[in-house]
Amino acid sequence: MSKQIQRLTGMHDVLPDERRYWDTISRAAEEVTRRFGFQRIDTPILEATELFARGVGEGSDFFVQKEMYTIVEADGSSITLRPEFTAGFVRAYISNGLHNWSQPVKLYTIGPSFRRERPQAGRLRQHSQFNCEIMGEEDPAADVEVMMVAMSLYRELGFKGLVFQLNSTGCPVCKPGYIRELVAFLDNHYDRLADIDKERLTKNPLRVLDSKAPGMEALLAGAPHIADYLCDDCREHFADVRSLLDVLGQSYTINFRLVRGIDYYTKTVFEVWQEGIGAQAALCGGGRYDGLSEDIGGPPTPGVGFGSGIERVMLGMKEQGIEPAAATPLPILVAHFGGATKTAAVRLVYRLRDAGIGARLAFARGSRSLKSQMREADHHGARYVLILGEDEITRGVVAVKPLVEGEQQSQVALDEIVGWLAERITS
RNA sequence: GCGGGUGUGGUGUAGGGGUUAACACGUCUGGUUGUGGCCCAGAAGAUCGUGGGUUCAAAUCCCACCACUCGCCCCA
Repeated sequence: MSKQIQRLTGMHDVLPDERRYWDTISRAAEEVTRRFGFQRIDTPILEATELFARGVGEGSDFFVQKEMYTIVEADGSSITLRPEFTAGFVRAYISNGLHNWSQPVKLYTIGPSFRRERPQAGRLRQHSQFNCEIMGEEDPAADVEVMMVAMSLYRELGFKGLVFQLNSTGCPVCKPGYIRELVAFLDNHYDRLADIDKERLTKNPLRVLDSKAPGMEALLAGAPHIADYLCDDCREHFADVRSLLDVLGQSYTINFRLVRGIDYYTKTVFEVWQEGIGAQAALCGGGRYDGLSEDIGGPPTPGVGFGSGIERVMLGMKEQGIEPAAATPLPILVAHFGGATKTAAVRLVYRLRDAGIGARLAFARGSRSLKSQMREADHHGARYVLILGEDEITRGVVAVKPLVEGEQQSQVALDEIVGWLAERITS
């Protein structure tokens, strides 16, 4: 006996019932991006390892080894299952010469990405993401545009009470100065830091702002705010973003503790939070990454975008009681009694399908009770059962049994059944 | 990598050392000769996560491992 093969840790099967959420989300995403003028792009799931090992920066090389799915090929080259989308986007932008298109270029995609981490609520090893980016544009209105794509998506889906978190993380000009100030402040309160935060202080001090350790709330309230250290360019950009959001009536919370772990972010960073979906409360996260293109060997190109995890949005929908559209049932089931009737049934089913009418064939080796075929039809929500028995065949008709109330059973000539049904079935 | 919780038919649960592991839902088949839902009857389906140990006896107690789950770390 072979051992049963089980699902890999952190990998989920999406069964039809769950899949309805996925469909609803991706349809909404497509609708919103259409209104905003974004075009779809699909980049490979596998990329050269250095693409990801590079763009993410020094402070966060931990996951490079530990959390990426990396394969070393026979020729020694190293390739990696994408752990994020932005780097691949930018690579595609460069590889395909999109910088020669009329700028900016507005793109989106939906697909899987992979991180080898411990699963928890809203965090899987394979997760799907809706990603949306604007390349080649410095205008703060572009920052606002991607934010509004996200907010419009959630609004379209029916979300309520989301919290829009906004911050500026500065740029290579002003960020280092801020970090120095922050480190100085934290050093002064070193004994009040948790062990983990002491460690972060040396490795990636900005992350201390994100600390969940008890007592940090109070301590960090007195910490320097980045807003006070931004250079003129960054300050102006941040102010423009905020005033545009004000113009649009889009509320937001300035959260100076909002830091994204990856170094490539410049200026704008934002997240949208929903309470109640676990410790991972962000439905999406994104920001501006003006230096990323150069980091991976491309021309200097500003960019701004965000990613939103489908599974997390799904959790959010469940939490808020948002129901996805029900699957549309197949309207017809064709029943038969075996032998010659089955041949006729098979022929009929394909005639219907060719005519664009959804039809299910009652499978059976030999004959099968009509009762059981009726039950199958009912189970799948069919509207009509087309019954083909010996009688019908000899008379060249089909018995039409409606499963919805108020309609009478009737007989229709086999030659006319397609037209007869087409008149009655909308789908 | 670390910590908490949980593992009993497909799903949700009951049972907490003693012979055929219970219930509900679901599935399937019947309730006369070719007609669904409701109802009724019946059936299939579980080596009680895996492996060790204690015991005359383990689903039940102990240990380990594994998986799931929640959280930490990290967060693209």
